[in-house]
Amino acid sequence: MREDRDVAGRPGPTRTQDAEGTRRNILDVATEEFAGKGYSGGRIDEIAARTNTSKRMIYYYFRDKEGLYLAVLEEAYRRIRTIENTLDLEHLEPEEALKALVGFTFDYQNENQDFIRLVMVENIHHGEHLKKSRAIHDVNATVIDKIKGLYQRGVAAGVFRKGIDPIDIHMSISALCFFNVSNRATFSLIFERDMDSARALAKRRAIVVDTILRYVRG
Amino acid sequence: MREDRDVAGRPGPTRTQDAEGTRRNILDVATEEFAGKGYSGGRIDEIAARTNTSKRMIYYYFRDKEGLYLAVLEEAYRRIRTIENTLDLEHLEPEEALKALVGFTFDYQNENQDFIRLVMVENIHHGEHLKKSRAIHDVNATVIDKIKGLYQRGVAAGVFRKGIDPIDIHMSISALCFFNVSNRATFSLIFERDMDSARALAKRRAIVVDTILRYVRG
DNA sequence: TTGACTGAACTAACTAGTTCGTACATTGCT
DNA sequence: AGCAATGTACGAACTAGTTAGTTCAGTCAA
Repeated sequence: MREDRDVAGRPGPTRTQDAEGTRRNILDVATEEFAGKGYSGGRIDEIAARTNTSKRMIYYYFRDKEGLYLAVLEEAYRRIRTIENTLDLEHLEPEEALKALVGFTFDYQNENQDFIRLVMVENIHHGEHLKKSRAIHDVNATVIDKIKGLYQRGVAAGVFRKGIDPIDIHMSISALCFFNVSNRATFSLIFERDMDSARALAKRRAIVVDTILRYVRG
Repeated sequence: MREDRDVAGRPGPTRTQDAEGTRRNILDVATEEFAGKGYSGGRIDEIAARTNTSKRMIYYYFRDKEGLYLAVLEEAYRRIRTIENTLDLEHLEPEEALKALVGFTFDYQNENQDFIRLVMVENIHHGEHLKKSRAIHDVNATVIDKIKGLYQRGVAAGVFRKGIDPIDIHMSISALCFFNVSNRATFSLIFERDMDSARALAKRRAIVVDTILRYVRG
C-alpha cells in the first residue's frame, strides 16, 4: 500500500494515481526484459506480469511494443549521459584524466550490462528504432568534448602525440570496454577464460587503460 | 532449374535428389535471416520462401528452429577457422606477422558481417546454443597458437616486451575489429560518422593495427 | 518397386493489441 | 461547501493475426 499523501502532506500522488511511479515501474521491468531477450524475444505479457500494474497500462503509457522499447532505449542513453556529465576531468593532468575516463567507461559498462545489451539489440536491428529518436544526438557532444579537451591539453603539454582524431580515441575506448561485456558469453566459452571475477576484471581493466595510453602517448 | 549433370558430366546430384545442395541452400538463406533479424526475429516461413525448397525440408534436415540456428552458427565458426588456418605467418618477422594477422582479422570481419552478427545474436542469448555444440572448442587452438608463436618470436627477438598473455592480445584485436562492425549502426548514427566507405575503413584499419603494435612493442 | 524427397494445407499455441467496464481525482459550477 | 462533469488510472477477458511445427498424399530417380 502506497501513502495517500507525500512527506510534506501535499495531495501528491495517491495509491491509485501514481502515474510517474507506474511509468518507472514498467520501464524498469521492460529494460530487463528487452536487455535479456532482445526486442523480438521480449514479451509484453511477461513484462506486464512482472510489473505492479497491468498490460493495459503499458499500452496506455507507451502506445505499443515499439514505443515501450524506444522509451527504454532513450532512458538508458539518458542515464549514461547524465553520469558522464558529472565526471570532472579538467583538474587532472592529461594522462591522469584519460586514465580516469577509460577506467570509468570500463567500470560503468561492466556495471550496467543492460545498457550494453540494449545497444547490441539495437544494432542487430540496424539502429532503425534509434533513427526515430530525436533526443539522441544530445548524447554525442559530452564525451567527445571531454576527450577533445583532454587530448588537446595533452598535446600542448607534450605528453600526447599530434594528429589523432578524438572520435577515434572514443571508438577504441568503447570497443575495448564494450567487447568485454558484449562478447563475454561466447568468448569465455570458446577460450575457457574467466571474465567475470573481480580479479579478471581488474586485470583486463588495466590492460585496456594501458592500451589506450600507449596509443596516444608521444 | 539446376543441371542434371555436373561440369564433369558425372551422374552427380540431379534436380530433385541433391541433398547436399538443398542443405547448403537452406543454410545460406538461414544465415542471412538469423544474422539480419536475430534468432527470435528470424522467421522459418521467411527462410522457406527464399529457399529453392520448402519449409518441410527445413524440418526434414534440421529438426527444428533451434537445430537450424545451431547449424548456421557452427557453419559460420567452421568457415572462419578454415580460413584462419590458411594464414601463413611463420615466414614473416614478428612485427610483420602481427600486422598481417590484425589486418586480416579486420578485413575478414568487415567482409563477413553475417558472422559478426551471428556472434552478437548468440551473445544476446547468453551463449546458450553454443553451449550445446560439441564442435566448438576446436575453434580455440588455432588463433591463440598463432599469436602465441609470433609473440614468443617477437619477445626472443627483443621487439616485443615480456609478460603479455596471448589471449589478451587476441581479445584486444577481436574487440577493436568486432566493434567496427557490430556497433556501426548506432555509432555512426550518434556520432554522425561515416564508417562504411573504403576510405573510412582503411583509416580505421590502420589505427587498429597501430594500436595493437604499440601495445606489444618493447 | 522402393525409398529419398517434396509441397500444400492444416493445427495448436502464442502474442500484440483491444474492448469494455470501474474506481478515483480534479475542476468548475452553484 | 456540495455536486456534477470530465479526465486519469486501472484490470479482466477477448480478438485477430502470426508462427513453429505437422500431416499426408504424393513425385521422381534408381
